[in-house]
Amino acid sequence: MKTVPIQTAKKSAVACHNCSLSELCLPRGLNREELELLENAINKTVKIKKKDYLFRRDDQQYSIYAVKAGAVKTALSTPDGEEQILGFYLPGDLLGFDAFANNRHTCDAQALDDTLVCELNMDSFQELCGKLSSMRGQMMRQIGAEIEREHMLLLTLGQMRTEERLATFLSSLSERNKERGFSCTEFNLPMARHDLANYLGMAVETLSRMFSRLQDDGIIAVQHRLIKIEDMARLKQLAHHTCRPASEAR
Amino acid sequence: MKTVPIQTAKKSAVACHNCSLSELCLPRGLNREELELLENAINKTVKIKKKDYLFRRDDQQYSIYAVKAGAVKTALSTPDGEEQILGFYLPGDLLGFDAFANNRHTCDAQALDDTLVCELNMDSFQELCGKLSSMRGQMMRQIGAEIEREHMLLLTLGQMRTEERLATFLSSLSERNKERGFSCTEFNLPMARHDLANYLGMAVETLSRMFSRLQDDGIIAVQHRLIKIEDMARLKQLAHHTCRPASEAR
DNA sequence: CGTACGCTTGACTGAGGTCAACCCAGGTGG
DNA sequence: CCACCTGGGTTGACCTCAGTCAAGCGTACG
Repeated sequence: MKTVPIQTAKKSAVACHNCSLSELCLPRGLNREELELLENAINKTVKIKKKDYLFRRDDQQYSIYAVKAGAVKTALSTPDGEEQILGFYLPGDLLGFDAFANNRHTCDAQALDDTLVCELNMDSFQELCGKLSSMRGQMMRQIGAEIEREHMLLLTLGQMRTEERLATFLSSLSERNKERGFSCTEFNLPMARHDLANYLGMAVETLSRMFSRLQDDGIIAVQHRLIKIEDMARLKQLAHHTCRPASEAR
Repeated sequence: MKTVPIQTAKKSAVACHNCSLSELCLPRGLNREELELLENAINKTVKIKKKDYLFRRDDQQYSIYAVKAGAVKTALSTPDGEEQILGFYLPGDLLGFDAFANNRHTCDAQALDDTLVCELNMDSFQELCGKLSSMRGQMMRQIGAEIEREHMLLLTLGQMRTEERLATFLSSLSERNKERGFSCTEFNLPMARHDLANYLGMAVETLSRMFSRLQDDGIIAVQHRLIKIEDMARLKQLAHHTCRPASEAR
């Protein structure tokens, strides 16, 4: 539970142009020259251990981060110790846009597992956005995607019943796995029940019951964190409120 | 219920440097020269009538809008006719950032009342962001504020009980009125019960009951859309989950 | 003037929260 | 290596908050 325990390993950094995630990440759409500028600006190997914080609300420095391996959650916490988890970030995802408003992060980001990220500090980021229109474009797309994702979550929390919320989540996680070249029918949840329940705005017990229900109905098979989707059609049907066709969802 | 019925009145446009909202809006922090570039790029008098749409999901053209008078709601709607209202925009507020991801809006924006907005089309916007770092900065601040606002709403929907949700909303609306130089203890709701209930993720009947409850407890006085806050301290206490001190909230 | 719509209130119901017990896996120390 | 402990997860019993259904009221509008 340390505050910001960032270790930097100088060696073994994977360059963007060799990174398997470059199509999901900031480099997308940059030419060779632009890519070089970006590469020089980022710190490519920030390691944080499970449960450590990548950043915390009101930290002095702030940056944009790209997850390379592992998983990160962001959360808002209230004076009285409650929290609302805002998102789960997987390899290829960017986070840290919350700091735009006041030059400091407004939520906490904690590793769900031992995690590796790339860091682009805000000054370099600003500079690159001024210089490279392609970089600005890609940045905008990422911010747009983040906003869209949050809109979906608002819809989920505001309109759906608990079973639909879980179905929506699983369906979207399945898509995200597909995008990354993993199986969309069999995968491990990167987070504990506690965190997922909070994210979906329900009690842990309710979440557990909904997992059981989906399993009893033959829609999924659950073994701890391992999920197998047995009947994708019915899962998607439960998540019917979702707006966009799969291909465009994040 | 027309689709995009934008009328442009060439005359009587208020220039940014004369606009009373310039401190909340994009011009903030621009010098005289920069302001002129901005002024030339925006269409200053788009009028839309109550219930008409400012933009709709998947519209061909897309822009950033600043509300000058009136009020606008944005909402996500699902295939099966449900919707989730995402935000209410008052004079001085900017909207339209949702179009960043895919070059088209991903939600609908509808006028709650006869409304006047300024429009900055996306190409000009991109161009200005490239040229002016101050403009980029202000834009980032606005996007950050939007993200922060959505985070607060997620917290509200995910963690609070209905009474707390309403208290949180009223308290935040009170702050927004204060920022605009209006009374923070007595104001009109710009939206119908139906919309507010949807926004806060509850049934209209429940919302109505919560209004009555707050009134019976002597915290507010309600007359249709006119709200008087009688006991601000207790209202804020009910909205205790809120993160930031008032001054920094949007 | 009548109709419709927005809002409120009441009675009932049910989804989901709470409390509690229990189970299981993984880590720790003897 | 085993015994213990702790923390995450599941299940059951119960209760409550909020949704649904229905009626009634006032204002706005054609």
